[in-house]
Order: sequence, then C-alpha cells, then structure tokens
Amino acid sequence: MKGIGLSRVAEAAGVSVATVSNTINRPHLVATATRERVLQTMQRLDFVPNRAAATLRSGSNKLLGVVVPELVNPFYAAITEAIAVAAGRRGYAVALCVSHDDAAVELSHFEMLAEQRAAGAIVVPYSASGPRLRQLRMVGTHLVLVDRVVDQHDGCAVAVDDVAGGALATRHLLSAGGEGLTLVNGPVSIPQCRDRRRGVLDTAADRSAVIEFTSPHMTVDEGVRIGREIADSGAPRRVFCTNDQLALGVIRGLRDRGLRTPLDASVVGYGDLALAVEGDTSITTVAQPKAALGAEAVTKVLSEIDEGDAHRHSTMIFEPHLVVRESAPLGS
Amino acid sequence: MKGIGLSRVAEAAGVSVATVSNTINRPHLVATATRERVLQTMQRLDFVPNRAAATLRSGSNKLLGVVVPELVNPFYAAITEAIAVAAGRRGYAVALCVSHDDAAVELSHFEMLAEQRAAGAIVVPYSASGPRLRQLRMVGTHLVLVDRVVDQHDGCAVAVDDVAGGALATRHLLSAGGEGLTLVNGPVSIPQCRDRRRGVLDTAADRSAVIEFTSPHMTVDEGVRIGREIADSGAPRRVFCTNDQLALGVIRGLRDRGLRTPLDASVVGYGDLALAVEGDTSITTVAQPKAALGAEAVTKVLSEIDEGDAHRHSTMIFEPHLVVRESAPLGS
DNA sequence: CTGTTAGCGCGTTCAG
DNA sequence: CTGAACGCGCTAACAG
Repeated sequence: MKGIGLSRVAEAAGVSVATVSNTINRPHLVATATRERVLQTMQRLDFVPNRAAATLRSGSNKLLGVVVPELVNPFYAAITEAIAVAAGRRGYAVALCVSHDDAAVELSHFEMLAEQRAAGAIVVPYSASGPRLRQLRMVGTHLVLVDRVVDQHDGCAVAVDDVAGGALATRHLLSAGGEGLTLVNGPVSIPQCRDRRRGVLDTAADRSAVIEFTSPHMTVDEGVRIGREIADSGAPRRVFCTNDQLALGVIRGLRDRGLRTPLDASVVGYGDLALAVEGDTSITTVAQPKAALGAEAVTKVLSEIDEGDAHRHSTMIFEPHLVVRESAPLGS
Repeated sequence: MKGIGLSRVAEAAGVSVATVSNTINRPHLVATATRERVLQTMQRLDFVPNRAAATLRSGSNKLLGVVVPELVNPFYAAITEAIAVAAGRRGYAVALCVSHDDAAVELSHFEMLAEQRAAGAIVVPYSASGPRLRQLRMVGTHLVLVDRVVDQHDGCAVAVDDVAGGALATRHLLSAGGEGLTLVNGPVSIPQCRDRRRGVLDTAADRSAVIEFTSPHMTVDEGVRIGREIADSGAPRRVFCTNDQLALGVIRGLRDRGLRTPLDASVVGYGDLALAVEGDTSITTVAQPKAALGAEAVTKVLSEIDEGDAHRHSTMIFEPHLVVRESAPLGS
C-alpha cells in the first residue's frame, strides 16, 4: 500500500538502507548530519516503519501479552492499566487477553501470543494452566506470573502477601480489646482466600473465637445475605471480609437487620476498590499496591528479555497496608 | 529459534510449502487425506505459525488497536473487556493503549499501531485528536470511534444517546409531580455532560426550576461537597447527577447534613457502575449498554476491513435505560 | 562511519 | 489439486 519503505527513504536521502535502518535503531552509529537528513526525509515521505518486517528479521517482537481473568474487576483493571502504561513507556505494545478463567480461552490466547512471537507475557493464570505455560516458553516468550502462584512454574512472579493482609485486618479489629471476630471468606480453594484466612487465624489469640462464613462467589449480594446471617446468629460484630464487595454487602445486610456500621458493628474489607470504598459509609480496607504490582511485572519481563540467559528468576512479594476509614475506625 | 517453519512441516509431511500454507488458510483447496496428514505433522512438530511473516507478506495484521483514556474507570473497562472478547472470538489480537487523555501519549499509540499495520482501531478519542486520526488511516487502518464524536471524522462510530438519558432521569424524578430539579453536572465542555444537560432542560416543564451545580472533576469527593451545598442552599431535593460517582458523593453530602436518601431526597445517577450502585443505599441510575457498545464497535471495524471499499460508514446510537433502585424509587 | 548482501517465514502466483 | 520460485520490508553481519 505504501512505497517500499526503507529503500525508498534511502534513495531519496542519497544513502543506503543500512544507514536508514541505523538512524532508526542505532542512531549513535550515524553521523549527526546524515542522521538529520535521513530523519527529515522520513518525515517528508510519511515513512512508517514496518514492525512486522523487523520482527520477522530479528526474531523478536516488541510485544507483551497480558492475560487477565476479567477487566470489570477493578483489581485487574488497575493492574492492567499499570502494565499498559509501563510497557508503552518502554516502547512495547500490549496484547490484551481476557480469559474469564476459561481454560480453553486461555489456551487460545497462549497460542495467539506464541504465533505473534510475543517477547514476554504477564499472566494471571487460571488454576489449571501450569503445563500450558511451557508451550509459550518454547517459542521464546518470557513469562511473569501475577498474584496467583502455579506449582510447576519456575519463573518470575509478583504477588502480594495475603497472610500479612489478613493479619493486618485482624489486629486492627482486635485492637480495642476482646477476642471475637467474624471472618467472611470466599472458597478456600482460592489461594488468596486461604492465605487471608491463615493471617486471621495466626493472629487471633483464640482461634475458636473466630466465626467463619464462606461464600462461593464473593459478590455484594452474597455479602448482604451473610450480613443478615451475622446479625441473626449473633456472631461477633467485628467482621473481616476478604474482599470489598463482600464488605459492602455485609454492611447492607447488617443494616437490614437494624445494625449500623460502625456504631453497632465494625467491618473491614480487602482490596481498596475506589468505588466500593467511597459508598455511603466508607470502608476500612486492606489496600494492595496494584499499580506497583503491574509496573514491577513489566520490569521483570523486560529484564528477563534483556538479560537473556544470565537472568535469575525472582519473586517479588508486596506488602499490603491498612487504610482506616469509617466502617472500622481506630479502636472500635 | 525454531525450525524453518512451513518448509519444515512440508518436508516432514512429504508435501510442498504451498500445500501446508493452504491447509492453514484455505483448507477446502486441499484433499482431505493430505490435509489430515499435514495437520498431524504440524502437531507432531509443535509447529507454530509465524504471524509476523504472514503479516509482512500479506500486508495486513490480524490486530485491532484499542485506545481508551483509562481502565480504572469501570465504564471503559467494561467496553474494553467486551472488545477484547469479541475480537478474540474472531481471531484478532487486541493492542491495548491507555491514553490518559494525553495528546502526546495518544499520538505515540497511533504511531505504534501504524507501525504494526493494525487492521483496525477502536478509539475513544481525546478532544484534539481529529487530525491525527488521518495518519493512521494512511497505512490502511480502519477506524471506529466510541462514545466521543470528533468533528473531522467521517468514519464509523458507536455511542449512546445522552440526551435521551438525561430525559429519562428527568422524567423519572418529576413523575411524582412538582417542578423543581437539581442538576449536578460536569463541565459542559464535555459533550456527554452537555447532552445529558440538554436532555434535562428539554424535558423539564419549567427550565427555571432547574438548579444547576457544576463540578470540574465528577468525582465522589466533589459530589460530597455539592451534596452539602444542596442541603444548605435549599435547592430541590430531586437530584440528577450526570455520573454515578457524583451521585454517590451527593448522597453522602446530603446525609452529612441530616438528609436521608430516599426519605428526604431522591438521587439519580448515570452509568450503572456495578460497585457504585451496590453501596449502602443502592442508586437509581441511567444504564448504558456497555458490552453491546464494545461488541458493535468490533463488528463495525471488522466489516469495514472485510468489505473494503464497498463499505458505507455508519454510526450506531444506543439507547440508555433507567434502572430504578433505592435512591429514587418510583414516584418519589 | 557507510554500503553490500543475504536471508527471516510465509503467501502467492503460475505451471504442471 | 500440488509444487517451484519469487519477494514482502527489514536487520545483521561484514567490507570498505
């Protein structure tokens, strides 16, 4: 559709294609005067380098894959945005893949990334995808896992310390004295839920004083249901929910039964989701450094790409922190 | 890094490269027996087609660019997710670009997409980007605009009818009789704000009974501030906010002054953001078909790509609908 | 510092 | 229906 590209420019500028290629990729190898002239010629001819050709020739694509379960979950949206920004800044394109935690879809995404010869991929893996990850590696794609750990993986990873997060919430809720605590959790088959629970149990002085509710979906609706149950059952009014959606729901459920937060109950959430937290009664929550997670993931893939074989894999664990707001003020 | 690809497979299967290429791209041109054999050989050799080569050769990349202002805004996250899913299903990769409404960043994204020879791009354009869009077109990238209209654009677009949305909210708030209405809006320099406002003014029987508040940022915090002002100033207690964040804030601000929603006031938001809407008092809001928007955008680019010159541009306007919840029940 | 040259892996003519 | 050959636009040696 466009001219012949490089050679066209070379001709018009009175230099060779190599010189044009160099002014693009290794400017320091070109005399300033020549470089200037070539640059102007490129402008004048509306020259647009063809990345596909470069990729084919060089064997590596300036492309990073990002595989997330969903984007409507603000947690993943924030991480993805951070990745996109960091990658863009470093000259990499980002191929977005939404897996919906569906193994088949995830697989097709991996195939796609392999065909594109993506230089790297940052993935929030679906439970069962361990073996699949190797296929990607085989075409030279470097991998960084986010937030979920896969047993068979021996590469780089970034995550947050969920045990510490659970402990943080627990200490806060128990800081006013007393022992009772209600834990509203998702299925323990989810590592995050398991870890946050462990943080709670390890921190509570008396484990038997921890009443647990488990919900399969971790949605607001489930939270409402459980909130009512808490009120009806007389479970402790200090409640820790393993995500903000549940916390939001619990506060409503409690209110449905006439219990006001934070007057009659204290509720701590997890995630620091902007909108969840800014509701009618703002919620105290365990915040995760989402942007840092994404940025670090990019740093890790790129360094793995650049360093080549001299690379040592590493896992970076971020510490969460507590954000105290209305739903569970200090010493409540 | 891998073998020679196509030719390797051809050799191993005892056919020519053309036959292998055909079994991939035009299966019907290959004898069933041959095809079967080739397919198996590809499996056996772990053959991964090289998209870069195909792109270079064919001149077009099975890649769609998506340029959005941000992902932490659930509205864009939802649209982006829908686009990613629809594109993936049709065999296209999605290049994610987050512009933060920064002209320079946006431009660099366009350049990147041009270099990749993206077949199409779906963009939520930054105000000033009209002229820039042409550069992309020049390398054959088809464009569809989402949600924001750009004057100089003569291509496909998808959007929602914001005037209708404003009217919807207004009619609901006034359905119980009475004339007064408070409008909490963002800057009218934003087309959406302008349109929603128009919907209000065109619908209210008496324009002078519409009290307006304007905030530059449309955030929860701004909503809180304005909510207090409304209470203090004695403005009408039927409030329409042009997004859910503002509505959330207004409800809090009102409450800070002792006004309870929906007992003492009615509040309608805009956007139907999941988390915003599920707070302590769920909010009545104008919902936009976000997923449909994204899906339709993909349909439009792809048909533009496929139909080639025989394509007629079109704009699809979706109708929003009202979701009635607690903050403004029927006849309040 | 600049020019020459040889493919990267694949799609697509054309003959057979 | 299949096979042989050419070149897409560019990078990476190597010479000069």
